[in-house]
Parts: sequence; C-alpha cells; structure tokens
Amino acid sequence: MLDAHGPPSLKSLAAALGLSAATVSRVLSGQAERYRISRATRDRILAQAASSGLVVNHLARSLRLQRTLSIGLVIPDISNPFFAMLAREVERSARRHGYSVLIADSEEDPAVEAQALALMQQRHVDGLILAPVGTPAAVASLSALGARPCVLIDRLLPELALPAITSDHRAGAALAVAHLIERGHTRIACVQGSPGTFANDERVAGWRGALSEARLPAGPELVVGGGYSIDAGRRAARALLQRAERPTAVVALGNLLALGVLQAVHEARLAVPADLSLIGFDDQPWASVVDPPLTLIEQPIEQLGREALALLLERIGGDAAPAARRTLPVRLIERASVRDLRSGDRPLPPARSPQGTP
Amino acid sequence: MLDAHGPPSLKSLAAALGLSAATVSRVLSGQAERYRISRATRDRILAQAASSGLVVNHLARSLRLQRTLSIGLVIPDISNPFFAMLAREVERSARRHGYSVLIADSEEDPAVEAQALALMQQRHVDGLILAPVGTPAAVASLSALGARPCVLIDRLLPELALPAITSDHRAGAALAVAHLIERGHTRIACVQGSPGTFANDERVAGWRGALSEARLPAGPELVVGGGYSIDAGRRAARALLQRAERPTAVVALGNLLALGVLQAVHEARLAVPADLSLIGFDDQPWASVVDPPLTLIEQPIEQLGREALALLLERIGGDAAPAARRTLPVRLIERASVRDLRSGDRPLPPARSPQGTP
DNA sequence: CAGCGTTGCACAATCGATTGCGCAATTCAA
DNA sequence: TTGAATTGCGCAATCGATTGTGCAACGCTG
Repeated sequence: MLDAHGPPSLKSLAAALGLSAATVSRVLSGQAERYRISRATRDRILAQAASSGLVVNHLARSLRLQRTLSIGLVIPDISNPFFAMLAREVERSARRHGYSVLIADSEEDPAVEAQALALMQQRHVDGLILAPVGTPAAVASLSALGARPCVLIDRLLPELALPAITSDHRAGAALAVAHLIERGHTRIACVQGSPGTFANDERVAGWRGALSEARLPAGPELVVGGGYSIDAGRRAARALLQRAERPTAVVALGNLLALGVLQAVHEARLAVPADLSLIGFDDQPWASVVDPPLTLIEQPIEQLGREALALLLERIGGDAAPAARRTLPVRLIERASVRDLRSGDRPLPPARSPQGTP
Repeated sequence: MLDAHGPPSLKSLAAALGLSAATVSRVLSGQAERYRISRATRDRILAQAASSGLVVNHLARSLRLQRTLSIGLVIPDISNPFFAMLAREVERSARRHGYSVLIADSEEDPAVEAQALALMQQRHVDGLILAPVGTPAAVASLSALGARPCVLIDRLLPELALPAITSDHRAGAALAVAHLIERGHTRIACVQGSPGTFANDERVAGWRGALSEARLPAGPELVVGGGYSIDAGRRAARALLQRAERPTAVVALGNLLALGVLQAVHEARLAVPADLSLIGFDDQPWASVVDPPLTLIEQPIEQLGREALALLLERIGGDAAPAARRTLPVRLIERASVRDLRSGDRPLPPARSPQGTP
C-alpha cells in the first residue's frame, strides 16, 4: 500500500524497493531463477507486489512483446442465440488459456465487418475467429488482416485457404428433408438465411440435393426468405402461406427463422404441424416448449467454439499446419412439428393435453 | 505498398517519406492545422498512408495517451438472451462513439467476476459497465477498479455510490402479481433467480409487497428456486407442482426461468394456464410462440444498454456528476399464460386452433 | 594477496505513437 | 542589408514493461 502516487506500476514498485524495474519484471514474470535473483530480493518483491495490488500494465507489455494475449471474435449477430452460445464458449475457452476476447458484431453487413476487421488489426489481437459475411467485398477486406492467424467458424470462404470449423450444414438440411420425405411429404419448401454465406448455401444445397435425389420438386420458387432474423422468417412464411399451392412442409435454415415461421403460422390462424410441418436448425432452450415442440437439426455449438479456439491457439503457437477444415456432424432431434402424412390424420407422438381442460 | 519491411507503422512511413514520425503523427491525427504542416506535406503523408494501408498501432497510442478507447462489459451470462441483447446494444452504441468493447462473462460467480474485473483493470479499459453478481466479495473486488468510471446495469449495489441504470424490477413484479390477483388468483408463488442480486431481490420484494397489500400469503415457502438457468427454473417448478397445496399461479423472475417452468409443466403432463398460470420476465422472440404464448413483464433492454453507455461516456468525459440512478419503467404484455379464475373455466382470449385438425 | 569465477543486480535500448519546445529557413519591412 | 516575424518541421522525452549485456562485489583457490 505505502504511498501510492499515481497508479501502481512495476516501475514505481521498483523505486519503492530501491531496485531496478528490470529486476522486478523478471521476478514477476517468473524468470527469477534464470536471472539468478536472490531469494531474499524475490520475496521482497513478491510481498510488495501483493500488498500494493500491483497489476502490470498490459498495454506496455503487449507493445514490447508484440502480442496481446487477446483474440478477436467477429460474428454477424450476438443476439442470435446460436452466436451468443458460440461467443460464450469461445470466451470461456479463451479465458482458460489466458486469452481475452474482443467481440465485434458485423450485423451481417460487409461494411461493418470490414470495420470490425480493421479494429481487430489496430488492436493487435493475436488471432481471429470469424464467421464471415462472405461476400467478395468481405473477402477483400480480410486480406487486410495480414499474416494474423485466422480461423473461420460456421461459415467458410472457399476462395481463401483458411482453416475452418463448420458443422455439416449440407448433411443437416438433407437429413431434415429425408425425415420429411419419409413421412410422406412431397412439397417441401425452404426458408433460407443470408444467400451468399457458406452455411446458408450449403444448407440450401443439401435441401435441393435430397429433394432431387427423390425426384421431388426443388425449384427456386420453393426457396424463400433472405436474412437470419425473425422478421425475415415471418415474412417468408407469410408469402409461402398465401400461395395457391401451399407446401406441406418447410425447412427453416436458422433458429430465428423457425421462430418467424411459427409466428406467421399462428398469425394466419393455422397450426403446425396440422397445416404445415416445420423443421428448424439449432437446438435452443425454447425449442422444446414452443407450440408445437420443434423438430430440428442440432449443431454441436460448444464443440464448434472449443475446436475453433484450439485450432486458433495452435496457429498462434506457430504450428502453421496446412489449413485444416473440420466438419462436425449434426443430428436430428425429433419432437412434434412434423406431421406424418402416410397414416391419415393421426396427431403426433408427444400429444400433450390441449389447453383449457383442467 | 512500396517495400514493406515488417508491419507498416507510422515510423516506417515517416522514414519512407523522409519525414519525422512527429509530423506524420500530427497529420494522421488531424492536427495538421494546429502545427502548421504544409498542405503539400500533408497530402504526401495522407496519400502514402492510404496506399500502404497504414493502421496506427493502438497499443502504442493508448500507452502514450493513457486511454484505450475501449470499455469493459461484465455480465453474468452472455448466453442468456437478456444479456445477449444488452451486449449487442452496448457494443453497437460504443462502436458509434468510437469505442470497442471487451466482454467478460462472470458466470454468476463472484470469483470469476473478480477475475474479470482484474482483467479489465490490466487491459486499461477507459470505463466499465457491470451487472454485478452482488455478493460482498464481489463488492470488495470492485474497489480494485480504482478510479475507473463504472456504471452498473440491471443490478445495483446499494452499498456503493455508483451510477446505475436498472429497470423497475419491483414495480414489474408487483404488476405481475396485480394482474394475477385481478383474475382471481390467491395462491401465487414465485420462482426466483439468484438471491442476493439486486434485480432478484427487488422482484421478490415487489411480489411480496403486492401480495401483502392484498392480504394474501407471501411466505418463504412460496419463493422457490435459485439461479437464472433453465434447469433452475425447471427444478423449482417441479418442486412446486408436487406440493400438496399447489399454487394456482407462478411468477418467474427471469426469461429462462419461465422457460424452465414451462418445461416442468409439460413434463408433468399438465398445461399452462389450465393447471398453472405463469407470468415471466423479459420479452423474447420465442415468448409469443411458446405453448401457450407467454404473458410477461417487458423491460426496455435497448434503452438500458444505450443509457448505460451514454452515462459511462459522460463519466469518462469527466462529468463527475453525482452518481445518478435511473430506473426505467416496465410494462406487462398480456398473452395467454394466465387463466381467469373469476368466470369459471372459459379458456383464454387468443384461443388458437388446437393441433391435429386441418 | 593476486587472480579468477560466481552471484546479484543495474543500464540502456526497444516496442510505436505523441507532443512541448526549439531551430532553421524563408519572407517581409525598414 | 539587417532584424523581426512567420512558416515548416525535427529533436527528444515520455508512456511502462522487457531483455541482452555489463559491471560491481563477493568468495574461493593457490
């Protein structure tokens, strides 16, 4: 504690002890042995540091060491539960490894993303985890990152040889479609997210592939929507519901989209799955208690976050292995938003008591 | 572009132009006028900076200026939609003002929170927005922040004279209880979040106050739960449902808690609001499509975020006004999770078509 | 007691940007 | 032609921590 003029710094502590900053630095960074600092001196320094609540200035340290022990995380929308959970996992893993995380929200907008990347560059993050918006412009701005290690997550940029961790979007969508086909659906639409982004396009491709294989229609008129917001999902679903030839099932390629579809169906005084079957993406806490409980494709979000961080730290560590791309498996969680058209009109398995009867 | 040895720095650019770093610095920071740099020189520098893609080293700049243009945000759980939305709003506002945000998740744990605060200190954030865990230990670690401006959000620490922005938790809970009483409920339980945190205790107080005023039971046996997670909500609700004298209504003091209650009710093959009425907190996208659509207390999340940031920037700017505390009004959104006990058994207003009838 | 090795720590340069002060060169007036 | 005023920019210290090198003081041996 002593007399604290200004913020406690390594330097001021040294002065108070009549030592040089060099010695204090070496002790505090655990280099006492290597530089043969006497035990007595070391203890004095440690004691003083503890009692004065010294916190070394990370800015100065980073400047000198040329690394900040921080990483950047750029995602399209932190308020989307998928990315929120991803952020939580990345932050938590990073913390365990002594890194802190600078989060930026690109708002699914290439311009904002470019800004965010510039920010990351000027803040000198040691590495970057990025869910890219994915347009050519964004790709260009990516090069501004220089040689900073970068790992893509959820979405990848085929043009760039960057390591990436994604879940198997294509297989996920195909799985959803297969599930529907099995249950007698033949007219299956899809509510997409942001076209041009990898995750979306892969899912659309999976949807189309599964339908084509079954010789079912998969034309562009069955692909609606644009953007991952609830509103986008609702608007797309509204349009779909007004069509003369209404599809019997919809695959919503995002968790918020599925919510939007549900809202639109409710608005129209229709019901899922009676009037329309629905399969969503990403398991979320609310997915099991919405009306009806949502059948969906689950991605291993925690694993995505952890592996991305691990991969990034490897890169930062210098292991410039060839740009690995890992694709994580997904699975279908069956609940009650899909109607079985084969066996007449029987309702779905977990038929809960309808409200109103005590 | 030229010959780039090492990362482009202000210094290297100066060398390439045969100028001093001082001049370049002054031009780049818009101080050309003040220091009477000739137009020709200025243009040369600007051109070169643009073409070389120079990004000034923010670490060095911060070290020299003693400010980082960054703020810290410490919240208990980024994956909770309430805090995710708050984070998004804070980040967005901060970006508009030229600040970036360092986010840390305290996991509702005083020890982790203390770590996070230490991190913020060593990273030299210019200011801090904090939703404190609220225990005495946390309060103590707060003092480690030194004189750094700090604004509390969502929760406040009565012991500390810090500015704070919170919504009117107490009135919110009271509003919920009043709504239930009006509809004939007399046995109203409450599923709380983390006891000891301001938001929770205020809400419990509001719940209790409204009940006491109506001379209805508000004993501790009607307050269940602990923690803001879904699981906590589910466990609390399970216990409640097994009681001999089951309450007719529950107020869940958090959005995830309401979800947990719903899950527990569904598990028990019961229904809301037939068997149990429910009012939650925080409007969320899924709240209108769960089964049943949730009646709840809405907080002005965006406003909370924006005002907290504005208040913090004022503080950073030096306006050391007395620690203002703003309480933002909340409102009740009526949907369909409350049963009206006065008029027999008639179901609720937005009676949607039960599933299974096409 | 001289000489050599060891122990324990300080000096000073460095990371990159900022800024008060001051110096040279130019212009203008007398 | 000289002195003063102005223009245009560089010098060097500074922020705080890190690290290679160097220099005393000490102990030991012969």
